[in-house]
Amino acid sequence: MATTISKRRDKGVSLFHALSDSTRLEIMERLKDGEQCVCDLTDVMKTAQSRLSFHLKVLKDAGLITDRPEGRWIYYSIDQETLDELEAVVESLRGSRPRVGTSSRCG
Amino acid sequence: MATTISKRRDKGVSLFHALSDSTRLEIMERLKDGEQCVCDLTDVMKTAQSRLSFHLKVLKDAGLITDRPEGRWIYYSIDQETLDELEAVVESLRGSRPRVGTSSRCG
DNA sequence: TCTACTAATCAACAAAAGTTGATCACTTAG
DNA sequence: CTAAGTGATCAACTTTTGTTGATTAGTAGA
Repeated sequence: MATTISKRRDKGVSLFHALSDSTRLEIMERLKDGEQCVCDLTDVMKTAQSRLSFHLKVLKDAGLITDRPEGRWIYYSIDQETLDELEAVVESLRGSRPRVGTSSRCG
Repeated sequence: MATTISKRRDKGVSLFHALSDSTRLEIMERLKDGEQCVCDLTDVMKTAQSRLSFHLKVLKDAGLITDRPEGRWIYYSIDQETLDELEAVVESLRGSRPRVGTSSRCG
């Protein structure tokens, strides 16, 4: 059985992994002021459609973006709740009050 | 020449990449309440020393941790300033005020 | 000095991620 | 219906990451 700690860690890993790529970070930047359809992104980012589709899927699987089909287009936008989760994970990396050199078995 | 935007993006990519691994996230969790030497981590995480050393290097290269040699041990701890940078990058993913369906060339 | 211990580094391998071009499914316009 | 446009998916391939076991460098103690 997975612990709460390790589930939280897995969530963090999947969020960080999704953002650990230049193309995906650029997509996030382009979406942050509003939704965009894939063709807009393909145009402006000057990249292959299958490549963009791959990266959009990674972001979507991580929950960072959502899609909204409309006619023959699909509009992507940022999921604010997942961004909140991301912030919480980052915040959780801060120690409550750092201690120095305690309880080392070495030395 | 690289733009300010793309340099910021590269910084984000390197931070996110460093955190996109379960072992490395566990290291960060174990360091967040104070510094630890490699032998402590090896003991408690029950993993090969070379493997741990590899992951410590990734975190260190990203600036997330620093090392302090003392005698025959090396103590690692979290770099709080880099954590601040990480938080800033995450914050930068939030749009100032999201707009909907603007200026699409499609449709 | 010799030995034990800590931790980095290396080479060889394994696994995961990203790229490319093609194809497929679906929608809309003619 | 047919043709064109949008975007997902697939297979083959390349590149990047991560793992393992061995070696190396440095320190401390006998």
